[in-house]
This record gives sequence, structure tokens and C-alpha cells, in this order.
Amino acid sequence: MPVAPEDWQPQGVNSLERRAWDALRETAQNVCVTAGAGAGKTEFLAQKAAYLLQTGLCAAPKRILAISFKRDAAQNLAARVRQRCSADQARRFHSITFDAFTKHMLDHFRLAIPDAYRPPADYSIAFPSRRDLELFLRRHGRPNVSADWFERAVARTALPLEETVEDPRERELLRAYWADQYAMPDGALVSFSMINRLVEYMLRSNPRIKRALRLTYPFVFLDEFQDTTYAQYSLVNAAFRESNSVFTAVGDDKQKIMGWAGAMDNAFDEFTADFKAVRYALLRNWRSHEALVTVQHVIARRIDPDVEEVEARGELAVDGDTAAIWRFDSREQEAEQIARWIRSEVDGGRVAPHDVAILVRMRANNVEDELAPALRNQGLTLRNLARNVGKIAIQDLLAEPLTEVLLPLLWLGASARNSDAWNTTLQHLLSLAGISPEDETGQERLQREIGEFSRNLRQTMRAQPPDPAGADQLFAQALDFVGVARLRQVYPEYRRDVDFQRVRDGFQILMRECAENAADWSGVLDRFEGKDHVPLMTIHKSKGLEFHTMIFFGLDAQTWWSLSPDRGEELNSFFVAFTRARQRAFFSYCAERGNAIGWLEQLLLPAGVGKIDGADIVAPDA
DNA sequence: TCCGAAAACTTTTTT
DNA sequence: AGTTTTCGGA
Repeated sequence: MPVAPEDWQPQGVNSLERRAWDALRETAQNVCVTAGAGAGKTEFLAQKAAYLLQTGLCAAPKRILAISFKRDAAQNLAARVRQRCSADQARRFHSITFDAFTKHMLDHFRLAIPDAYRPPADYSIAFPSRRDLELFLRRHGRPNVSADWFERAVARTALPLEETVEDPRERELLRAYWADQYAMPDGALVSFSMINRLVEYMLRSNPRIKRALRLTYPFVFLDEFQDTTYAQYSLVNAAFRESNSVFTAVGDDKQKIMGWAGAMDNAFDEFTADFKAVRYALLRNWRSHEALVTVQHVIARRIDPDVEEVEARGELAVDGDTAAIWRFDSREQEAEQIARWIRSEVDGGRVAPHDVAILVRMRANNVEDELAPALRNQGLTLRNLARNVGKIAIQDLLAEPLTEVLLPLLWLGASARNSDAWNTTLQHLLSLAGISPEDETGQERLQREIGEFSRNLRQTMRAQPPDPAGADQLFAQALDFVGVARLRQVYPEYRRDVDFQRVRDGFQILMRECAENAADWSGVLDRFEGKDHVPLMTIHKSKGLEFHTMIFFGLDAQTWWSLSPDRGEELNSFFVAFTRARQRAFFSYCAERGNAIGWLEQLLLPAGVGKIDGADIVAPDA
């Protein structure tokens, strides 16, 4: 039974701020919501979805389409809506990545693509490397064309090329590229840029499909809107411009750090103009406490002089400095003192190692070499999330479906009565085996199988103390139980051998590493997940995350060569780093590498950020 | 094999 | 802007 809109109350939270409430109830016009760091962007979208679904404003069979860029963002949003709504309602909330959405459209309406550009049904997804593009350009006698430029040209140029490209040489080159990709020896290879162009073309040339899409989705959410590329925006235009579908675009211009990768310069302004959107800015920060928010505001104002002040809703829960610049003489001292500081914080019971994130601007691998030994001396482990195990980064591996399936399964062996692991495993295997929630005998059979398997696993683990060979054995056992063939059938990203092997090898390598000198198997799995490790990552990877304490490593002019007061995006990435902190934000630099950035210091020091001699952050014999 | 110059690279997601 | 890799000539 739908709730009347005026009676609807937010689900699972006490209240919404005034602006969020207004933006939520705006269902007749497009809205553009600026949600700064910690403003509760995902929560806002989940509440708006609940509002639309529960009031019948979006009544069955109509659906909400929510588009995110990253898989985890799409999954988080979907999970929150599932918590807030009935299963029936949540089923009409489609939270999906941009690329998954376009690929579904392509697969569903492939036959509607005009002959000249229609890919074969059995195409594979390509991730063309710079090298691939250079090889193509060389093959076609255009070695002087830059691969970067060409990549963007493919992404930017609308189809059909015969009508949209004026320069005949450029047209011929792009046409040759499409032809080449379709005629690869192992079958057609299509990149997501190409899929985007195909779907945009398909929608432009098929008013009926466009109409059906618009009728299916009267409400569309766009997450992290500041990172939209021109190609994605043109697809949104082709699909929904001047339609009755109502948009809710959410993001923060101050956190735009993907411009170099093709994000639009001014996505919010263009969207506001093209879609006649009403703008709202959320004014609360639920993540950080007041002292940090005050400093954040100083940086925010430098990015955008018109930015409104934000109300801090985080609670201060630490003594002493909450923001400071740490100055060191040498690299050695910098690494050693930071390690000792973390050690003393952990010993003092103020943080766990994984609450302290070390952020860098770039080259996390080099920083790992510098910091890891110093941390090891203090009995701490640094986890560089960008590090490759085999051919995959640890951070990516942890988000892979293979990991999501295998890890809970292994936990069943390593810990007794782990109900979380049991439920997750059951869910995964039910869907892998295609057993429906109504099929009780099927469910029971599967539960018995899982029970038997976990007993076997526990036996193996008891018989075999952790070591790399044992890790291999357990991994093989778990993978065998799940079934490689079934896994690869259900997850299309594993269809090609190279793609599956990359993930499988990465898992095996990391598990083997974690099994070395571990006390027991649950310790191995803890390590695998990064429990009690100090995370190290780039600012870009930290986007969307939060940490109790953030240490930014390398606030020197050398690391930030391109940072100047008027180079917007670099200041944005500094802002992103700062706003990851719930309680404390520290910035380190050392004289050996270069001075701290003068103008940035001048910005931070009057805002109450102290400059501290690195020798003083923790006593030498502490 | 060595040297110096030139070029490349840095920040990344996606089934 | 600085570091690393590649390349050409000896």
C-alpha cells in the first residue's frame, strides 16, 4: 500500500537536513545536488529512491535507473535501498554502472544498430592499451598520430563516421579502426568507448527504443556527476534530453579529479543549463568534526569562492592536534617517525592500524619501498593497495566476484560458527547454482553440501599449519567446490582465459603470501583482507573512503610539481585527501626532498593548522 | 656495453 | 617538474 507523499518519513535515519528534504521531494523537475565530502550522498539517493518507490510516485512497473561510475558505488547504493524498501520495491531500483548499463543496452538492442556498425553477437570486451593503439596507428601508416588523441577521438566521435567526421583522413582512420576491431582474428573486440558510441547512435536512430527507455525509467539518478565524460554525457542526452524522465544528479565539483582522464570541465553547469535543473547544495558534514571542517572550508573557498559554509556533525573524539604539517629533515627520519607515531597510537589504544591511512599523490609503489621497512621495524605491516599480485592490484582483487565468493567460503573452514560467512556463501552458491528462493529441497541440499565441505576444509586446516603449499591446496579445494566452469559461466568478465587467470593467479599469489609465517588460517584470511595493516593508497583510490586518521605523505613541491593556486584539479585532489579524515589529518614533508608548498602553507597556517618538527611527534625512546 | 639525449610517464574505471 | 625508460651512436 503506497504511503501518501506528505506522510512519508525518511527510513532508518532520524532526520534529513532541510536542503536534502527539499531536493528529495522535488520530483517534477530535474535537480542537481552538490553533496560535499561526508554530506551523505549515497544516503540521500537511497532515501529519495525509498520516497519514490514507497509513495507510488514511481509505481510498478516503472523503475528508477541509478547510474554510478564504479561497481562498489553502484552496489552500495543498491544495498542501502534494499535495507530501506521491500524486496518488491527494491527490485524496481536499478543501480548499475555506466558501462554495465550501456552494455546491457547494446546486448538487448544489438539488432537495432544499423548494419554498417552492428557488431557480431559474440563480440568480446576490449581494454585497448596505449600499445595496442600505437600498433594500430603504425599499421595504418599514421605513426605520428598520438595514441592519447586517437583514444579520445574514438570516444568523442559520434556515429556514423561518414556523416560526422569532416576531415577525410581522420574519417578514414577511425573507420579503419572500427573495421579492424570487428575483424580481429579471435572475434570482434569492442571497447566501452565503442559501446557508448554504438548505443548513442542506436538511440538517436531508433525513436521507439528511446521512447521505451524513457517510459521504463521516469526517474534517473546520476552519481558522482562531476566525473561524467563528454561521451557519457552525450549518451545521457541522446537517451533522456527533453523527456519526461526526471533527473537527480549528485556530486561535488570540488572533488573533480578525473579531468585528465576525460571528465567534463563543467558538468554541473552544462547539465543545469541543458536540463533546466534546479540546484541544491547540502550543508552538513556527517564525517568530520568542527575543527577539520573549518580547515576544509578554507580550502573549499580557495577552490570556489562562492562555496557555502558547512555544518560539522562529526564528534571530536581525540586529544591533541587534529590537523598539522609535519616537517622532517631526512627521508629516513620521516619514515621512522611516522612508523613510531602510528605504533604509539596503536599501543595507546587510540586507533587500529587499519584506521590510519597513508595517502600519496602518485607512485604508491615507490613510497611503499620507503615506508614498509620502517613500519616493519615497529611491528606494523603496510598494505599498498595499488601493489600488483601477479597482474592485478590488491584493491581490485578484493572487489572481484571470485574473491567475494571464495573468501567467505574459506572463512567457513577457518572459524567455527561464522554466520556471516555462512549466509554470504549460501547466497552466492544459490545464485551460482541457479536455485530459486522457493526451491526448498534445492536449498536444503546445498546447505548440506556446504556443511560437508566446510567440515572437510576445517579438517585440512587443522592438519596443515599455514604455509604457501597449504594455501595452494585450500585455494584449489575451495575453487573446485564452487566450480570453475560454473563461475566463469555466471560472470561474463571471466569468460576469456586471460581475464579469469589474472584474477585466479592474483588470488593464489596473495593467499600464498599471507600464509607465510602466519600463526593460523584465520590469521591468513585476516591478512588477506588487510585487517590490522596500515593502508597505503593514492588520493584517487581514496575517493569515497574515510579513515579515522589520514596521513598525507609528501607535501613537498617535488611531489606536487603541477600544484599551483590556479591549477584547479590539483587543489581538488588536496581537498579530497583532507576530507577523507574523520578525526585527524596530517601532512608530512622532508627537507631532503624539497620544501613544503609555500602558498599552501600560507593557506593552512592561518586556518589553525600547526607546523610541527617531526622529531617532536613522538619521543625518540617512546 | 656504455653514454648522453630524447621520450615516456606520473593520477584510473569499466562486463 | 622530476624520474625512469628507451634509443641511437660509438
